[in-house]
Amino acid sequence: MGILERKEKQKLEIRKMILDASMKLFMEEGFEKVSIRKIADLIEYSPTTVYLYFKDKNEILFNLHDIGFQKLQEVNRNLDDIKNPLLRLHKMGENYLHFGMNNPEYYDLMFIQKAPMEALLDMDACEWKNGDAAICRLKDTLAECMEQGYILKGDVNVVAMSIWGMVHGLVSIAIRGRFEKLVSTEHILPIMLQSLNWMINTLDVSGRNK
Amino acid sequence: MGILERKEKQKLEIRKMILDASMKLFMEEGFEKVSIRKIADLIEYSPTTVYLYFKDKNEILFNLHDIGFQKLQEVNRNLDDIKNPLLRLHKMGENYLHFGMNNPEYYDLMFIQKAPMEALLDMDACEWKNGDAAICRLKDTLAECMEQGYILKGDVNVVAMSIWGMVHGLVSIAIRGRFEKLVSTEHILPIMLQSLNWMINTLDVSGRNK
DNA sequence: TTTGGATAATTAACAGTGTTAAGTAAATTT
DNA sequence: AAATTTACTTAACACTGTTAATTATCCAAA
Repeated sequence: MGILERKEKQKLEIRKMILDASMKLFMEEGFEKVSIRKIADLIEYSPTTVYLYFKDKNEILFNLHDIGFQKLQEVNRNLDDIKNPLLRLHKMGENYLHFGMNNPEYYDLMFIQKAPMEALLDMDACEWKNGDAAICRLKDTLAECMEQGYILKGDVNVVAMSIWGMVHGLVSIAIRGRFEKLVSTEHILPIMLQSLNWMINTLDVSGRNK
Repeated sequence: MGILERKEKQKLEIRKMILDASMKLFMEEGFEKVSIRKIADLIEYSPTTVYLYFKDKNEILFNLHDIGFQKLQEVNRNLDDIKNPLLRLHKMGENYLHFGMNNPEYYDLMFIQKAPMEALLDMDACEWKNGDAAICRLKDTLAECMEQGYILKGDVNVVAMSIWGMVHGLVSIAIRGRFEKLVSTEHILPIMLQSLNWMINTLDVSGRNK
């Protein structure tokens, strides 16, 4: 059935067109300016056509949120050749902070906006694959740190939440404009990196009792 | 001029009516459902009347954000009789986590939504009084901790950002639905409290080298 | 007391939003 | 060639924040 095949390809093509248009709007005008009508304008279809390919706007935003996670993973490729787990943890944190500050729109969608999570609820899949995978990578590194005596042994889940909490907290304070009122703009990223630095040093027990 | 006085009182009264109606909607239907038209319906005025008392919606949300900070300060009154600064720091963190989880709508407005900060930009006042005051209270306690040897001496600003970052991170992860997909609902608050606990223990150097 | 001016509140409208029901055009199957 | 399915569009609903123009109300001076 070559015809059905071609038809499905066409369907996927339009789906891609919609996502590309969404991403274009998203990058150029920011998350808030992405609307079904503007997407439709860009792909030169009527607004209702979009609904033939996506359940609702949340589903589109969920797909953009996916792309964000891909970008973050790309950034994290520089971790592969870091053998020392504590150093890797530090670099992982730095990557996270830089990613958030350099891609505030994506970060917003990945970790702040409710829309993508609501899409997840509507889909049958009751797991957040992307988030879960990211946390797992953090936990693995933490477990290594504990094994090798860099960090006091303890509940990996708890420590992971503390660290993710901290870096996420810093980024979301910054991109939601709470930082500008307390620190001058050029000092924001430096103080975030210093905070991470302090955290890693406080964690590190490898130099104690020597 | 008793008439002018009465007029101004009336103005303030309607202002209060608008804020009360906003708060009612805010509490009962959530932040997203607060609209100028619904506020107008509640106070039985036309929607445009609202604009005679507030510049725009952001300004209304800014006032609600203010109320949130008052509530947080009320919660924090149980800190007054805690002499030990590290214990006070711990309790302060617990208060913060509980406040966020118990008042997600207020928390959202205080620390996540952009609207109140945009209102602040439009107002001449270029400082975030509420946020600044809250951070100062944290910094003071941290300084005390350092003086009394509970925490290693260092840049108070950096440590404050780390800790605020962590608790804010945890709360915002939770109320923006990123936690539910990773941990079962009943374990969310406990793991947050454990994370804080771990943080405080990691900070505490008072038991070392004795 | 009547008139003029300031003040307060309203109506109507603009320009948008997500979403759905109903109708039309095109392609495919019978 | 006719019937049916698929793809897409038009029109509409029910909202949103916000502004310009208009009407109603109140108060002070003539």
